[in-house]
Amino acid sequence: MKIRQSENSVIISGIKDFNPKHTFLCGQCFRWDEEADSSFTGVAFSKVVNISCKDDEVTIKNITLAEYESQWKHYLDLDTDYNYIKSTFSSDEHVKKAQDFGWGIKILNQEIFECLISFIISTQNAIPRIKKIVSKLSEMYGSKIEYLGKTFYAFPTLEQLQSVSVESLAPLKAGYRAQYIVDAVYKLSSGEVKLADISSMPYEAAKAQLMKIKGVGPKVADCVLLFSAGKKEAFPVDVWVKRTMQALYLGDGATQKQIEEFAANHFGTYAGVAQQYLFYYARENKL
DNA sequence: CGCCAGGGCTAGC
DNA sequence: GCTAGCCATGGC
Repeated sequence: MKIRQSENSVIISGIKDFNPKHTFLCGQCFRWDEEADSSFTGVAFSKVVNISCKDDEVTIKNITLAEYESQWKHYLDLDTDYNYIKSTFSSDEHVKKAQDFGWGIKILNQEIFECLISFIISTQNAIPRIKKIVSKLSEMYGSKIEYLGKTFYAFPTLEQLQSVSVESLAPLKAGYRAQYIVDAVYKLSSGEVKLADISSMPYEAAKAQLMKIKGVGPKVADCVLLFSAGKKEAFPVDVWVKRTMQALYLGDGATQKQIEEFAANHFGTYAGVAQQYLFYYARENKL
């Protein structure tokens, strides 16, 4: 990989296995939108950024080289060898087919507070509506950012959500999830749950910590661990993955717990990456 | 009207 | 430990 700065952009060449469309539309994040030119604009680290890709060259607009090194390289998981990860699934025909379809997916390392609240909102919900609610929450409580004449909002910090109540969240129309957001803010503010420790904790202990928050069960916890804490062994089982795993491997009766155990044994250390290929393939093809 | 969406909580075994 | 019924909201 070669990295250079050009005005307010960072350009990385020699990148293999990165496809912005598959990465940003595969369901792991809710704040990236595709532009007319097929680039993606999103907000993270309190900045509006535009990412485009041509052949093996990725352009990230509106960041400095220092910000790339300290934040975006890790955010985009560019320091991980996906060829090696894929090689660990090479004996599995189903994953092979799904990864050929969703090639270039990177498992993002998102900001954990945003990821937690977003996936609390995601429960029993549809992706377009999750995006709407997360966007509205940012507009109501997050900091305003101007970029190229347009207004964006950063995802609110814990401090900015300090005053939320079920009543104040009513405009979100998040339904029964509003009380879970309030509980998360309360437990994080009191220190009962500490997000700063999650990524350095062992998988099981980290999962138990997150599940102390109301509205965070095994699936939401796994999403947070996989998409913002670098736990690639996490294997979130939602309705799509459950159907897929039942159809391909385990049969109709398989429970969530059985699927999680099978995934850990069958896919191993990088089960979460296989999960994302399978989820994206199933959802895009309406299986 | 129905069913479904990146599930989780609670009550009752 | 497990399952059944319930939960807001909106799209189809």
